[in-house]
Amino acid sequence: MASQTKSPTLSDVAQRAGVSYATADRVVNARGHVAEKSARKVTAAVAELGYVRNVAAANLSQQREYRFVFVFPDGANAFFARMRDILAARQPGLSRARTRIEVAQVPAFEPEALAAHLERVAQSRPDGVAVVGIDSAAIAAPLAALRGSGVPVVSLVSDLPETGRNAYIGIDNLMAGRMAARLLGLSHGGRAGKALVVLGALNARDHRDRLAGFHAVLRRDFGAVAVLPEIEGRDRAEVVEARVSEALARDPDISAIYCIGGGRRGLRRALERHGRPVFCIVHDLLDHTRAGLEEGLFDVVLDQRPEEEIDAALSLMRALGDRVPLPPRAPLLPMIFLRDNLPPQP
Amino acid sequence: MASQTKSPTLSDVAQRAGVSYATADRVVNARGHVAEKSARKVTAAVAELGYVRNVAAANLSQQREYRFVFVFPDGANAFFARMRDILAARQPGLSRARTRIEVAQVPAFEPEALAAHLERVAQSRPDGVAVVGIDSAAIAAPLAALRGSGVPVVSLVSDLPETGRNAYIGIDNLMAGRMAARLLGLSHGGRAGKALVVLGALNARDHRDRLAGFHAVLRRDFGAVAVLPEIEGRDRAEVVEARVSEALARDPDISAIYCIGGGRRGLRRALERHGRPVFCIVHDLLDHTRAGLEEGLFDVVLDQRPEEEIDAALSLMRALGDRVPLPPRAPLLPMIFLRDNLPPQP
DNA sequence: CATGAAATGATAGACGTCTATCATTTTTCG
DNA sequence: CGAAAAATGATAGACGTCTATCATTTCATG
Repeated sequence: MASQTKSPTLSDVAQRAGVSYATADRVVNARGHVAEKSARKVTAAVAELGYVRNVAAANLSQQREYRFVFVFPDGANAFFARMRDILAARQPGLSRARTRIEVAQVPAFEPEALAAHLERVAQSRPDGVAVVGIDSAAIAAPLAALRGSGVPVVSLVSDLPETGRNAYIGIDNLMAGRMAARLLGLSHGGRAGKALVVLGALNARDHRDRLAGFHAVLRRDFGAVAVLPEIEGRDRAEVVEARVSEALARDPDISAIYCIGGGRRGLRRALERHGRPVFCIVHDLLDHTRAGLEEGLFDVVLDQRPEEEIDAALSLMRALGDRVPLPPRAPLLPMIFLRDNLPPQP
Repeated sequence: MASQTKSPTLSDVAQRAGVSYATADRVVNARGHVAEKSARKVTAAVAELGYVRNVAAANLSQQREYRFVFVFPDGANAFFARMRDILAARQPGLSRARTRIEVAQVPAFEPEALAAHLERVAQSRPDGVAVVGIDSAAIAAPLAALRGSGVPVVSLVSDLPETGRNAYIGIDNLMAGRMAARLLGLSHGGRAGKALVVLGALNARDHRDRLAGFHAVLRRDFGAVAVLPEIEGRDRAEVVEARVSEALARDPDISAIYCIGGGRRGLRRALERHGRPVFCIVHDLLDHTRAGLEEGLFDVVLDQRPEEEIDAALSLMRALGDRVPLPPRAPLLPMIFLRDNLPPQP
């Protein structure tokens, strides 16, 4: 049993394969100009010795730097503001790892604007792109262009069509919708009720999925609770406030609200004004949703833990850039926040 | 405004400070033999230029390798088996990062055994130790010895006294206990009941904390639910099974069980035999607790997400070894699993 | 001022990979 | 067979840090 002291270098591989360092290098870095026979010898030697290229040395020699672009919907949406804060907090560690982050903002729910921006991003040849997906044929082309030129693309928070990205990083939104339904149903304890759903827009896949999961469980297990036609709030507080107030005024039987997207500040104001208690589930633990929970206006906050989404996106893009096998990641699960398990305020 | 193209090297620092590379090196690596005046000049230059040492280059030049030791309680406890599985799954990435992991097992809940083992671990001069804490004066000395020789120590899952470790990585067990009480209380919907608590041992701080949080919320918010004297099950299935069966037989009013520690297999068997439904909260999502949830024997599983604990422990020990500022980490929060939000089975 | 001690400077080599260049060998095929 | 094309080999230098050694300068002290 040979002592496992040190891992083999590319020189060791070359020697074992009976070729020169230069040829071994041509093979492992896919530079071409190598006879198939030599290539086979080298790959065999790599396998036999268990060679793994030393990424640190490689990046050192190349003075490799990374530039990752995050494309977020703009507007006042507090969730994406939080995402930006998290990125800012990661800054020191990132610059130590020679990684630069750029955050781009494009109008929310507008596929053409996103498509146009993705094209511009592709021009700048970044080392990775994380984008909050929209379901639209308009963005297929720019995504294909990006990926065609070897830029890793990950969809964040809301998925893109599978062909458009290397990976999706975010919670299972169907599951989130099911959880909301279960909690909302339980809160009714068998009594009848009417549930109002507020979402941003139906071309956001995360919103659509949450809605679908919500409907599925409510219909199956809580038939006594009816679901009203959903309100599209475009993630804008004024819109949400106006339309929810109107709905509450019109239908006094509304017993619960599931707020799938943004505009939660508006929801909070509408509830405050309304007076009568309504069981309310919202997404994303943020300053004002936390406050709503503590005040009793909101009953449940489902959180997707954006820190972990950011970290997952970063480490994934890094791994893709380093040409290293992807690290294992437990699936990201929505977190249930009630009054009792709020994390300490930072 | 100078172009920020590349980050300064130690040579740049030396030049700026007006000293030789050797002196700058002596300062930043704390080798001594430097006049205070020179040291000041160097630290000033470091600050002015924003120098951060290139860890990749440093580790490359030193052929630095890491050896981390995890000390787990032994026995059949499925949770720690899961921890070991997770470590095994991290193996490829770890060996790429030149990191070796050793897992040691010591008898559960026995401070002397743990102390003895920690001494042996200290002998082997590892680069970091992660240990599941026990509250006992017996382990203070070996911990002090470890930390005295510069070995980072992190407490995992259950905390040690603050002086004994560099950091605690695990959930807030008081919070976990409070969450259990809230869910258990809600399940009673105002009706009276009796809650049975099963724990491993009271010298495990995590168990003690969960118990305390549980009592606090139940007493405060759910006075109708009485708490019976707790059972010590030593995390052993036979013990738990026997004592829970006995308790259920003796007191027909038991309406809920909170199982704080291990031996959950025994609990499951006892419940199966018992027949009458009892609201049951257990910790840790594992094969059999998941099964219990799906079968309806368990109602809630509180999970501490061991993957994240392992990852946090590894990255923390790494950062300490690399002498790099600690990366920000969101606090680890207990996860509530119900039937609807089970992650896909791998 | 002389002497020994302490501080400082200078520098070479190693770590593993990548880039680049040029020389040499082998293969292909008209 | 001969010429062009393709493949291969050899090797030097760079990346930033650490280790080590030795020479030189500065300082404290009697």
